[in-house]
Amino acid sequence: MTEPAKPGAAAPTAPLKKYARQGKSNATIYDIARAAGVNPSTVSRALSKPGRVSAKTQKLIEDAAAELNYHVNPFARALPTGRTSTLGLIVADITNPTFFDIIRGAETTATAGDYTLMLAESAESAATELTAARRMLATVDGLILASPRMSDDEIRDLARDKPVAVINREVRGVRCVVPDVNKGIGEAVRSLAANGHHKVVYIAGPLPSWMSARRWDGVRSACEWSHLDAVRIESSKPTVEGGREAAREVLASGATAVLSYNDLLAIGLMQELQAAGIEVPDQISIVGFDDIFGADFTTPPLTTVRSPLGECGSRAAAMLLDTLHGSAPEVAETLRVETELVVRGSSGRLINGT
Amino acid sequence: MTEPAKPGAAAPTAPLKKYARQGKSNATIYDIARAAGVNPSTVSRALSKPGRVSAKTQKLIEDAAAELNYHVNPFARALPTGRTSTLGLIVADITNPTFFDIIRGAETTATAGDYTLMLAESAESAATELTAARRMLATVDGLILASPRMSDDEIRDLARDKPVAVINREVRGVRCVVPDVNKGIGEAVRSLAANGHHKVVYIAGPLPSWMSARRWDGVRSACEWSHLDAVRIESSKPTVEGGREAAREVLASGATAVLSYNDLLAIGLMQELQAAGIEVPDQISIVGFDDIFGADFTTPPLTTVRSPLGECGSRAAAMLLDTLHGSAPEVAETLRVETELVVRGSSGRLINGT
DNA sequence: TTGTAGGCGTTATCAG
DNA sequence: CTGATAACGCCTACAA
Repeated sequence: MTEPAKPGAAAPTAPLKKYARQGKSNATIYDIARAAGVNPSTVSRALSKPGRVSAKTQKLIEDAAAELNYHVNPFARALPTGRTSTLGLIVADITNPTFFDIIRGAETTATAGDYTLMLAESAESAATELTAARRMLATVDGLILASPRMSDDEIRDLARDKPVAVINREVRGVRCVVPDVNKGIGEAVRSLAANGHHKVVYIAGPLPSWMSARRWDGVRSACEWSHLDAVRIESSKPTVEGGREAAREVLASGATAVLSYNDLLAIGLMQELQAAGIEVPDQISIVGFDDIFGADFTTPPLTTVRSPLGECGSRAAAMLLDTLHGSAPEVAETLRVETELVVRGSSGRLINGT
Repeated sequence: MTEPAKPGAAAPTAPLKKYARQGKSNATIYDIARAAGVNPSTVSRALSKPGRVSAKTQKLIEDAAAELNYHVNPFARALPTGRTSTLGLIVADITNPTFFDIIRGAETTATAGDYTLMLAESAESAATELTAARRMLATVDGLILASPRMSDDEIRDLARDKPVAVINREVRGVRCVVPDVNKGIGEAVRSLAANGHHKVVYIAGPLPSWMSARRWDGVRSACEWSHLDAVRIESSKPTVEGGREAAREVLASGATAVLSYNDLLAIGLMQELQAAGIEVPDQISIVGFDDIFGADFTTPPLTTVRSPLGECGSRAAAMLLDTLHGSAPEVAETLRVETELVVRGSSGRLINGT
């Protein structure tokens, strides 16, 4: 197909000449103006805002454009307007399936709105998150921050430049979409109480996680309401591995039920407990959070408080789109979406009970 | 904060004036040139290719840039150069966890190379895939196609404009990275044979999937080699649901072992079989493909032929980066990565055996 | 080493 | 309704 690599003539450091200036070969509005016998500016009008040009010239131009296989140059367009048709999304950890649904939701409604999604991750680091955000902000029309780790002020700062939507966290002055944990947690705790549990342990997530704090608050107050003891233990990391590591401490707590910051922790915990010969849910009930992909693959399948992650992503993208289209409430009110308990097999009545 | 929406003066269709021309407020090389007392072109040089400017002015300029909080305008830069620092990735289905490792791999090495990743999905449709690809091609420096559904010619066409890397499919003349299924499948089939199985059934994936065909080829020839019967059945869709639906036909086939196009099918199949009271692996062995996230959540955990998906994504991105940097073989040779059998609990010796 | 000037492809503003 | 013409912000010969 192609010539074998033959050093010499070709400068080895130069970028592949094959793709050198692909702009050269592309038709511009000048080309089509010439072909249609009109002025470039007329072409621009005809192609960007149809209706501001006579039907006749319109057709003339469109035909010429089709003939020349014309495509707008997004950069050239973005330069004067400052608007690309692009939304950015930054997630804390691409590894974490929690974000899968968020990504999917955002991507879907973005492309539905004729926008493209740009993705970046922050590797759970506030610093790289800020860097990524800044970098994206230059290229996108709006930015979605999923479970951001940076400070409120930094987020507000970003939001000053371009529309920003935050998921899984509430930041004053910035549009947010957050799952309202109380309903789901309430259901979970009541269900636990009804099954004869008296003490629950909450396995917390990363300290900087706003959501982890919210969930602990929810657990604590729901337990208070239902007259259950609630204790909190920390996890090393919000992963399956972290869940495994927490097993010992969970056992030591003397609790018969556990709610964990997320499903990954719950799954890891369950694996470790079962490996130690402990029956779930007969001896201990486990409830996760989020209902991620795979939560129902386990045996028993995981009971979990479902966050509508896909909806969160979708809503955040929609918020941005609305703002961009000028139809959006001026006040940055945060949107709450419901959580609900999904009862599966990992929670239930105590057999060896207290 | 802001005034309540008051119709009248403000044109309701206009984009939020708040972000109207954010360019106006941003520092340009002209601003920093003025601040540093040099010419804009010097600033450009200092900021893009360090070393072509005296150390003194360099520092002067950098300080001024920092002071003014300067950031390049990517569009303005892209216009003359034609190069953005962006890679595109198109996946068939964001819903499918198979792609998440690919995404992760690509994203990681892209940002490691100081590129940003743009994501789009094709919803398993060749037509929208082509549209998305075309749209992306205009904005990115290189494009990764993961399990593309469009035709070879269409792909080659795209590759003519910009560097393209294909994952999970081999297209002549285009750089590809494909898992070499034979090693993994060989291991799987030999293991099955050693465990006393005589007939295996392959649950196929989507007809247009190049990979599904490769895998069936591999299964067939490995079975021939090991003197096993191999039959193939189709699936409605390559998902958990599709796996459930295939259960009846699997049973009808009389095979005691199944290899499925992917893990999702395998998991769905296992769930359905178990729900019908069939023991896995005592009565039937199940082997999946890919080793996706969650494959080890099941009971028994899924035996599967692992494709190094993350590596595929990473390698594809690296190929593009190499090409972009001019260091790349002119010939589009395809890169093969190894597959391997991961033995877990869902496969084993027949108990009620033949 | 640094300054000058022209251009990248579009959009936007003004006249006509 | 359409045609000039000036930005948009940066890059890059070319000249000094």
